[in-house]
Amino acid sequence: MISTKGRYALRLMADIAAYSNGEVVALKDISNRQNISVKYLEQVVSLLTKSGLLISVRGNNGGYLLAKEAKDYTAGEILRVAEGTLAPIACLQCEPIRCDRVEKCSTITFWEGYYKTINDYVNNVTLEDLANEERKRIGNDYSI
Amino acid sequence: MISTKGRYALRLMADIAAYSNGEVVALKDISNRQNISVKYLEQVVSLLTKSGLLISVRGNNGGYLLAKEAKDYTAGEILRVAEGTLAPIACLQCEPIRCDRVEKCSTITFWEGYYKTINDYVNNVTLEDLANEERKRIGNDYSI
DNA sequence: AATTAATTCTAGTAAACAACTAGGAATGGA
DNA sequence: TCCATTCCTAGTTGTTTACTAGAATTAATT
Repeated sequence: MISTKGRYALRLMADIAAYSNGEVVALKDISNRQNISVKYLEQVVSLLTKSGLLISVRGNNGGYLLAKEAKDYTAGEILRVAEGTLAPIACLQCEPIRCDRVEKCSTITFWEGYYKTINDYVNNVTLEDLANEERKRIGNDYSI
Repeated sequence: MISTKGRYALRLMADIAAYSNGEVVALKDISNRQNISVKYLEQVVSLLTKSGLLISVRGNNGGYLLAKEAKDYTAGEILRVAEGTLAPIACLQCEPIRCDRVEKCSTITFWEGYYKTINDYVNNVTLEDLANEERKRIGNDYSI
């Protein structure tokens, strides 16, 4: 299963994309809207700033900004940053756990197809899509 | 990531499908071919027998048999038995972790699509496909 | 200059899970 | 009766998850 890091990262990004109008968004506000503690959001957001997906502004009235337009992010790039990898097995990671016998493994082809299927899906959903869903639900409670 | 339970279950089933000719296959032989300990295979195989995917024969010369033809299994049904679920988030399981706010969650649609994508893939690979891959590699070492 | 509200950084922690191993009981053919 | 096999219950070690806690840094506002 996808961990809370990945799920929260997606909601955090969608929240900023939906509610920032070029202005910074503070974790406190995201926390209120998304029902996730500020302390835990700090951890998630730090992955996103370190990888350049978000820009942070420190000090009073600080917060976070998208580093590019919402339509230019994919769900895949956000999830990969938060989760580390979406590969179903260690052999297929970017930094693969080396396996002497890859070329002889009867299931590797299956797993490659599985990985490709997931990537095709997540790389074709944009942050704008998620932000639109988020805007639809303004005033509602939040979850997952 | 998919755990060893799911990965080994797939290899175990593919091994039986490839090497049984209507005869039982013992864990000892699967262990030798797949480089997985008999003790751990016992645990994996017990999930598969309990759910009816395999038939076990006890006693001397015992072992395991497919319960139906290889072409009638999908990778999906094997993985679901071994892994419990392939759902990316708890809300989408068969026995969902209830979430008061599902109808208000901005990412639920995304995750439903993700889940469907995976299911479409794994439900369209048969055990026969995997067994054919396994047969191709007879005499090689095994992995994953 | 002091206050205050924000981010940043480093730890710590309790519970669950992963990936096994171990021992022994039950089964049934030779 | 022997023995190879499955079956069942536990135990173990290490990792990961999902957090919380506390203190430091930053910078706008008063």
